[in-house]
Amino acid sequence: MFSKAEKNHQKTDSLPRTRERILRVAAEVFADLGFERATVREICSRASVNIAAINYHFRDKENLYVEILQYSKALAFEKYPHDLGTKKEDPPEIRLRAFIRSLVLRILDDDLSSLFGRLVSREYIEPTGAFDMLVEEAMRPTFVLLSEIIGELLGGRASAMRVHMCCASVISQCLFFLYARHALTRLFPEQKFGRTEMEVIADHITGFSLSAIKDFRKAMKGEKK
Amino acid sequence: MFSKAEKNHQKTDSLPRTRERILRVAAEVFADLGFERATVREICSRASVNIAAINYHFRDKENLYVEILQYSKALAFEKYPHDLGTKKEDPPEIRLRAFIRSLVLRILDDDLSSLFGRLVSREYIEPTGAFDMLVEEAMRPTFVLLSEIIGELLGGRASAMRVHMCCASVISQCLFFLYARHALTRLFPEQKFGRTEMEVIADHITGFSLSAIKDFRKAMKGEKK
DNA sequence: GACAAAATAAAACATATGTTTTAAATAAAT
DNA sequence: ATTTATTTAAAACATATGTTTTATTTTGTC
Repeated sequence: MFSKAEKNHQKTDSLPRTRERILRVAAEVFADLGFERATVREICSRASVNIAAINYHFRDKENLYVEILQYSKALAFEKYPHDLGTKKEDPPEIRLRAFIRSLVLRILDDDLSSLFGRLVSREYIEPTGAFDMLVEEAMRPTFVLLSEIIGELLGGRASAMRVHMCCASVISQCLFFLYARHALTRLFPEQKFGRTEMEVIADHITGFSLSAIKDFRKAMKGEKK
Repeated sequence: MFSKAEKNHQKTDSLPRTRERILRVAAEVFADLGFERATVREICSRASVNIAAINYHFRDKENLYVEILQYSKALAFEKYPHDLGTKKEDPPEIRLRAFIRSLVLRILDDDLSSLFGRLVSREYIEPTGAFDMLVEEAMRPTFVLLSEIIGELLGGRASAMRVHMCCASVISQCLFFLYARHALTRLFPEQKFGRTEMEVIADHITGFSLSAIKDFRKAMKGEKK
């Protein structure tokens, strides 16, 4: 974990190196508390490391945060790539389903890769200096890919605006469970978000969206012919 | 503005009272920067008021924040009530459209009532002590009302889960433009969010959702008969 | 106009936080 | 084994921030 490990001289004994302990702990703390409320003292304390260690190994708090954000992004997309088990030649319905499943799992998955979702959800509302990187390296490619799929589903004569709005509808339904997770756990305390629920959610979003998109296509045919 | 004004003795000259100046300025600062990053010094400075004024008039920073949040909630729902110009007897399609329009406008409207949207968007991600109040007084009633409308649209035999998920789909599409507004302005810098665009958005969400919901209803009929 | 209450101002307080400095310990290299 | 570079530790620094205290001014009332 955390690629720069090889730069550090490896100790022979069992304890992981200071730099790595900081990364592991800081990722959790940033995800839990956000950049502002996460303090270097809290991180160092939890990692059993001296206060000065963050500045020594990562220059400053912000640099540590950026490194964690980039790492978690790579990890999340590695585990859940956009095309999750589909080929370019597959029909757009199949690719849409894969896109939605991938996005939902990438965001809600409960192991390490959920770091990305929790960190990004804060960036959406309170962007830091790393936000532009996220926009260009994560959000724009996602949007472009979805536009292609939905463009195919709508057929050639659909306006760019229609494609655009349908993309927003699909993505919004997926991100909702990230954005509104605190509200949802308070509104429906009994509701769980395990693996089964994620699949149900992905199925619903796919069905809901395909119905709407195909209806738009039908309506266009009706008025043009 | 800011109802407690009558409690204070009104000055005869032109300058608004200190308490009111703080409320006006603090609302903007909290909406712009969030609770953490908004400092009492910044607020007092912008309001041309002494540092101690916030503690004198509002006890502490948090109490000031809660007062602003509640005020902005009342203002937003007063201007855009859920049933926005419809009656209980209207057909569910009409009531759904009104619900969506109302939610979109309440969130994106550009005057004072946009305060509510900007404040709430932060609460979603980083809940403060006022979050439970928001859940019970704003979110749950919203969800219940939408459930009734969608329950009618789906027909009596729809499962509670189906209704539930369709509610999530509708609400998520509306909140998206709040949640993702920073991302959207960076992805599509030319895109504006004026009054016309809001109406287009509301129309799209209504059409998209009605298509999907009616398709679900049709599918149920097909399998039950 | 005198007096009491309320509001404002200035300064100090107490604490939290990111960072730097300086010294000690540890590992690597010669 | 000695030396050098790297890492860790302890303390101090510098600053920002919410709050309180104390004094002064303003306002309302008799």
